Amino acid sequence: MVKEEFKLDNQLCFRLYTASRLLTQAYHPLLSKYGLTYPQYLVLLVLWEKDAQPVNDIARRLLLETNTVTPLLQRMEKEGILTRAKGKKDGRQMIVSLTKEGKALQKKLADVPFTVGNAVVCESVTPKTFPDLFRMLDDIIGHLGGDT
Amino acid sequence: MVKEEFKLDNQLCFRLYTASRLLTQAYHPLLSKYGLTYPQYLVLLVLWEKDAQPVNDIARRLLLETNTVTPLLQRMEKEGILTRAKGKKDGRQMIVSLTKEGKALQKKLADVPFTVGNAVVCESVTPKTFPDLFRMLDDIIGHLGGDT
DNA sequence: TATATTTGCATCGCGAACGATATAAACAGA
DNA sequence: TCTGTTTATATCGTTCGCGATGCAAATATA
Repeated sequence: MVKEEFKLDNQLCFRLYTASRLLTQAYHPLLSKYGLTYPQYLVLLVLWEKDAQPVNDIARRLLLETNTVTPLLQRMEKEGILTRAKGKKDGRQMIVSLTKEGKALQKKLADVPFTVGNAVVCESVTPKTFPDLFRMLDDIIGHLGGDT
Repeated sequence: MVKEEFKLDNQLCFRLYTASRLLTQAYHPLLSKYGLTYPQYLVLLVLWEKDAQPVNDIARRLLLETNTVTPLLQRMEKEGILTRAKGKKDGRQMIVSLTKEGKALQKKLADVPFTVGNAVVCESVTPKTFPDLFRMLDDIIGHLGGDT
């Protein structure tokens, strides 16, 4: 018999990994309709909150490396969702701004949060228990260096 | 102002996605020492529990598609961690078995669950609250088709 | 038995993630 | 000012993750 700590059913990381994948898959049909991927949707969330940000700020907000975000932004630029322009103040920065089309996606995707929100609600995960789950996930993220 | 449901800080999926990535990163230094990735470690967990399984069973256990698992197993085969052999009962199946080296990794990685377990413990995530977190994640996974 | 369908696995293509490295702009100190 | 360092971004290579597709073995049906 394998030791308890090696059993798949006792792994927190496997649960997070699987839950993340499955929930991301729930977004897929809603986003692919507009040629978007889930990470691209995250970039839109960031830019809808605050337009015209340098690559670095977007990457930090998403806790991703710039070498992940740069190609992602390049693809979105090619799709006409955003523009990338050299910073005037600081020539090293690339300022990322939404195009008209990128802004318009907000209305087209208006139902996405609700659709996915409804899909995820189940026995022990409800609006009532969301704060508990959020707190635990935020603690994990903060603890593993997500706040640096 | 952007609507509440579009704020990054209100997204469950982004939290799961980030927590999953960061926790997986915590495994990285421990696994790369032996040339392993986290998904490869998951395959080992499955095979340590039950050796000599067809590709399909491994994929189902990890809730992954076979087109994800097959190349992963091929890489592990090339590393000498496991073998893949056509099934005798059913010629379509590929039976995946651990090599001596694959079995030996269990002892070499004995400290991994504890190291990562200690790393993740924080304010609201402790052995005491693990069951709550596990239940919520399992509900999400089961609800999103993870049991099919 | 001949044919159609299903099943198990593999291949291909693309978009993430990320470590390692490169490049140019900004900055700091002599 | 010249030079070394830091900072912001980009490029490259490898490994997932998965949709789409292909193929061969097994199974069902006529």
